Amino acid sequence: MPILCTVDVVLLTLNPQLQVALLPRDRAPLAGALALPGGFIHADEDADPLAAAARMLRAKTGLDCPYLEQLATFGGPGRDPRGWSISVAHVALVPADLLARGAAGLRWHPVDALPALAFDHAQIVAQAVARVRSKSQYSSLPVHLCGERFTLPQLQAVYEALLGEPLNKVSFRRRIDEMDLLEPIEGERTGGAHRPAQLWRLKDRRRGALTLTDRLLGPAVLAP
Amino acid sequence: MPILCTVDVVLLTLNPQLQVALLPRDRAPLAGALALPGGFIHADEDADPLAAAARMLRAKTGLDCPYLEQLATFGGPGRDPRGWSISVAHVALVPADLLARGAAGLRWHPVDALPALAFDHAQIVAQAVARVRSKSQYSSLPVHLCGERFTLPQLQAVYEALLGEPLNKVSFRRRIDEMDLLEPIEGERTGGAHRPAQLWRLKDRRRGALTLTDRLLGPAVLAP
DNA sequence: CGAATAGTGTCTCTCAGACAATATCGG
DNA sequence: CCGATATTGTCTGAGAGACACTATTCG
Repeated sequence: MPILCTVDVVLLTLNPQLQVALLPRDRAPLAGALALPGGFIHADEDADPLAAAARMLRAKTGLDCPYLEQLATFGGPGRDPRGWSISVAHVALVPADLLARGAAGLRWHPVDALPALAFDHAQIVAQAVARVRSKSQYSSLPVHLCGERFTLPQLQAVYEALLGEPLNKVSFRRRIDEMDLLEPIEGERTGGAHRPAQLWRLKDRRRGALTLTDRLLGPAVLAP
Repeated sequence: MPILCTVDVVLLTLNPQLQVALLPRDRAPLAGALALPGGFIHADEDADPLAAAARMLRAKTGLDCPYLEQLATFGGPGRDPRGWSISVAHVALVPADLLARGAAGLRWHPVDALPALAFDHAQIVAQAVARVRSKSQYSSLPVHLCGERFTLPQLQAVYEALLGEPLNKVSFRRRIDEMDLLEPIEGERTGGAHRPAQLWRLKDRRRGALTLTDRLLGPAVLAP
């Protein structure tokens, strides 16, 4: 009996709390149970586990992975009733404003109040959330939960939602500035009955990889 | 054709530089080539990937995993000539003074001057080293490269070897003290033609998990 | 006592966070 | 002008790192 090889994706958004995308399973085993988007690796079309996860994300959610990284691999004899199985779990982040399109059938649930999940998916979600919160302390990861353009107060609110505590405005701006991460969008500003905020976007050079700070933004959190 | 499921272990020690344990392959494919200790997951005896890695470590090196954690999973159609394969890679740390026993057939190589390796193992080693160096900045991970008992100057030298730069003695001791990680071994001290150093050991409570600092020990390094 | 290494006290300079002043919008 | 939010300047206290002093061993 060969080992079953799957990938799963913990797709997260912030709206306004951290939420995870779940899908009711449409077949046995555990038909109807809520589960992460995922499925078997296809040896004939996937170049690696990340590509398999991107394919899964596209197929099940219609989204073209904005941010996608490998999380960890879960395996064992009991997690799937069909036999010894492996799941290469991934984390994906999507800005809330992209959710309008393509979200057919997805059910979003706050990560702090999850229903029962199929297999060991609750554990996978927990580890994904811990990873995201941990990386939020020292990297630019949260920008991938903002849209293409955003203001600094918006970005700070995203960091605060992930870290679970208010941040000092001056320090936060110093950090972001030190990262040399953003560039202002000239002329564009947000409206409202008050002073509008400057809009920013990621510098081209920063699109691919995360940028790290050399000082933490918040208190230490358990790293996965 | 099912996907091949394997685990590999990047076993590292410090002696006095960071070195990785390699084994010449004893069978096809790539018989004779240097490779990481690893092998197929056995669905009938392994409880999960970590247990498979521990079994592999015991079988191929005789060591009972002192520190072992999952690193990442590598997979694709080309990395093993036998077909689409998955390797759940792990990192293990062992104090240099445990190497006397059980190291039959292991070849130790400095990680900064590796020979050609089989499969994609060079990439796996590189990622493992990056992970270890990154975690050395903000956690107690390096204590697992020391023996059961050690002095603070020894521990500082281990951190410095991993981080690649000298650390401030006063700050280093402040950090270690804040972590509430160690307890002195009363009465025992190291000898020499000079003042002997206090011996320390991990507090029981700290055996299992890593302890984190809330400030970094060195400058930021790329996190895996 | 001198050499060598271990351990500690202290000073300074940097920087994180608090506070507050200024800027810019709509009404 | 007023209310509201954005942005920036300044001050202060905590702490990291530099430096140097004390401690302890052997010869």
